[in-house]
Amino acid sequence: MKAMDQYQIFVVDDHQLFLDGMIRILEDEADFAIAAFFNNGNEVLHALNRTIPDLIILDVQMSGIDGISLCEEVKRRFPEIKVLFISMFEQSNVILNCKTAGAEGFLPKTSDAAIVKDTIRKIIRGETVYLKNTEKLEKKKVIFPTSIFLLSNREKEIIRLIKSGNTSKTIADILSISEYTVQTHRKNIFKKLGLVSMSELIAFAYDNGL
Amino acid sequence: MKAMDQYQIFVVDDHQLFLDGMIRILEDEADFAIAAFFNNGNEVLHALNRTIPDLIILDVQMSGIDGISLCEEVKRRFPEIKVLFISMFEQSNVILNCKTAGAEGFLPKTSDAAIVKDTIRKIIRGETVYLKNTEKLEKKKVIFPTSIFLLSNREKEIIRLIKSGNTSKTIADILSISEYTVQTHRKNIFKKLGLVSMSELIAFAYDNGL
DNA sequence: ATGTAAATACCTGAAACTAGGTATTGCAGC
DNA sequence: GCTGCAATACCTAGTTTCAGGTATTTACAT
Repeated sequence: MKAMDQYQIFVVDDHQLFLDGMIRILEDEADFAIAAFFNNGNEVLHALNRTIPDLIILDVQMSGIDGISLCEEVKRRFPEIKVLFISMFEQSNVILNCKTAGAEGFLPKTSDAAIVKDTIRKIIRGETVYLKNTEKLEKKKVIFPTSIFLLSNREKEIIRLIKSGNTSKTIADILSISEYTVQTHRKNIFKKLGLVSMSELIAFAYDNGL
Repeated sequence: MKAMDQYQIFVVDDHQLFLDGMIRILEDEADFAIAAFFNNGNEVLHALNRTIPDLIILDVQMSGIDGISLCEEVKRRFPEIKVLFISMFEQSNVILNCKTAGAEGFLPKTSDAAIVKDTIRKIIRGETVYLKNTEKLEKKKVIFPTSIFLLSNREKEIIRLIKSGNTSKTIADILSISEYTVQTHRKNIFKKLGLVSMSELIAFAYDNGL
């Protein structure tokens, strides 16, 4: 079934039906091999200790760790793994966040199977696949800077995890760092942004499309 | 391809990838025939002038006409057509709305292919398929906008105050009630909406424009 | 009148957050 | 070589939230 010349692919989505569908769509193709699939993000990092796929297909919104944080963590540990987001969201800030997290591509779930297959091949060949209008978006962001640029990538990652409802302890587990470190990041975020409570932090996250 | 003893099925979902996946999942089965599929609800009623399927699979949230309204209209004109909802939402009030609209079943998108096939056969045989454990469902994290109607005015007031960064003690002062009462309201809100933390509560407030 | 929902209030223990620190390592820029 | 930032880690003390209860009053509807 699996051969050396096949692309190894991970698929991560908390909708099992979407996974079942993707498996059937991808197994039609001789050059794809689904190395593994997951219905939540937490197990993915562990699985990478055993198998290094060529590409990971991720959803943005998942229970537990969100797709963007997962992408950043994957890229930090294994920069050679390509990441393609397939999400029901199509807002420009979501797409931009995926790009910033280091993903090679973004597709909406309204895409069809042919586009997905095509995009996977492009990304593995080294291309990046985003909707054309992201260039404009990035220029906009430069023209209208906000205090979000005070934050490091790690800090933004932690904000997203807080926003998803994770406690400091859970975040520490997900990122494989100490709970103390997470608390330090929190304090630094508060200081940089002039916040005093979690509610203000989450308000900031929403207002800035994190 | 199509035979008289096959069940004629319509599939309606605005995520083309979900459609592509469902087509492959269902075409594995000899007793199913996908009579037609649609990525929005508007064309469905028109198509019913030419073909009357045994069952229609619907998403709740779609662009154009939403799934529940479509279900009501289908049932009004063709009460013999069975309807199965497959949705990313799992809130009990959403399921209840589907039931009220006359649907024979509801499945979350976290279900797997085997469950879907099984459910389709049950429904066509005349059974109805709803999840029994709606209490557990309410603990899930996905929030549906109409959940807000579960809340009393006082509860919404307290959510707004929490969102503004107030602690239970401050809210108690503002409303001239006991801090214990605020905590009770908080717990009731969590229970009604299936939340477990303040961050989720604030996320809810944002998503619902509170 | 009986049941249900809303709003109120109290108690406790455990978990999580907030705020004040200190401190080391590594890396990029001047 | 020095500076500054990012990321890491630890400590303590105090505050707040979270989860399990119980319980009373008012009010509205079947």
